[in-house]
Amino acid sequence: MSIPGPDATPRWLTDDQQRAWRALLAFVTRLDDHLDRQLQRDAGMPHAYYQVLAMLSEAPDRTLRMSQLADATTSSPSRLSHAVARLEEKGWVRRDRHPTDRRGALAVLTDAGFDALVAAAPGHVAAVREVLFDRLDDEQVRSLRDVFEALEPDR
Amino acid sequence: MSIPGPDATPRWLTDDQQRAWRALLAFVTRLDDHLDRQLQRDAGMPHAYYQVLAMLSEAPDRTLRMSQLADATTSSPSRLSHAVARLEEKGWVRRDRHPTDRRGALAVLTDAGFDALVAAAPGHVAAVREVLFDRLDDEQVRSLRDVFEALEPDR
DNA sequence: TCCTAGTGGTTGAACTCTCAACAAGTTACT
DNA sequence: AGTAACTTGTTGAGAGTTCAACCACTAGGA
Repeated sequence: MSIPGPDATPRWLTDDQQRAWRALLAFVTRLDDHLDRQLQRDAGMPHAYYQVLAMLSEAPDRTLRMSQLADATTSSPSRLSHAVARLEEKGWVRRDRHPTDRRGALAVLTDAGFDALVAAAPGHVAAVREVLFDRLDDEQVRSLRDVFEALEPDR
Repeated sequence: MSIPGPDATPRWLTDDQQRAWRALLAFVTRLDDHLDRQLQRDAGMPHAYYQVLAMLSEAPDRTLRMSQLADATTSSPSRLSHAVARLEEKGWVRRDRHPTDRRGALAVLTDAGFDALVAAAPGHVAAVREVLFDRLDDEQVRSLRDVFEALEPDR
């Protein structure tokens, strides 16, 4: 796209914003590809599914309500529902009924699911380091943390 | 995942890294969703296809070899091939043969494709601002630029 | 020239995700 | 109690992406 004049109708991006945007975009694409490929190859699951297992593993009783799990993994209800269905087939997650709210469903990490997560974790962490943290010094990591924590959604 | 002891086999993440990682992950998921949804709704194309049109629009003669276009959009050959096939159906991109290397294919942005891009751009830029730049001050944008430019792949 | 290795690009099947529609249950109001 | 509005979660079809296999062409030697 050619850049419109300074008073063009849509507010465009400043030079810094433009550069930040392009670099960010290229990075996140590579990031997604890298993580998905590594996990799919070495652990038989996409990154989104790994996140589901990881969040469940941290929850009390390794159990979370679907809506909370969706929130924790930043995923839509539909996406999560499909994901849990798939993870159930693999025997890594089980669905229970919510004890009081009968609309609700609880996702529970099985022992097999926990084992799969433990097996997948080292390779995944290595991939994260490789693509991100091994290329940044401490100050850059702090900047990154500050910026993205500032971008966390208003609750 | 519970965090293993300081000398556990896989090098884990420091606290800052952990926080940066979680915040970044949540953000990029929301980012992708937000951009895809806006473009799909308002312009009938996913974000990846917008990027294809955008890169072509900046190229000489609005033409790029498939491999270069794949590189510019950080996409795999396969992804790009499917994408261009779809954009061709819409009449937004055309494929030409490469003049000298007969393996090569050239992707050319059509006038209709350019118009579609121009129509889509303001809404897209607004979405980018909304989810990112409107929430950051100038210094944060500079940090962002510095960090992600540092992460650009070694050529 | 011939042959091998490498490059550029496409294809189809399998898988994930989105969107819209839906079912079931809960809440709030009258 | 009755009912309208909202919440929770699922489903199926359509669309995009991945992976592996493949074809066509080029390059670099014997």
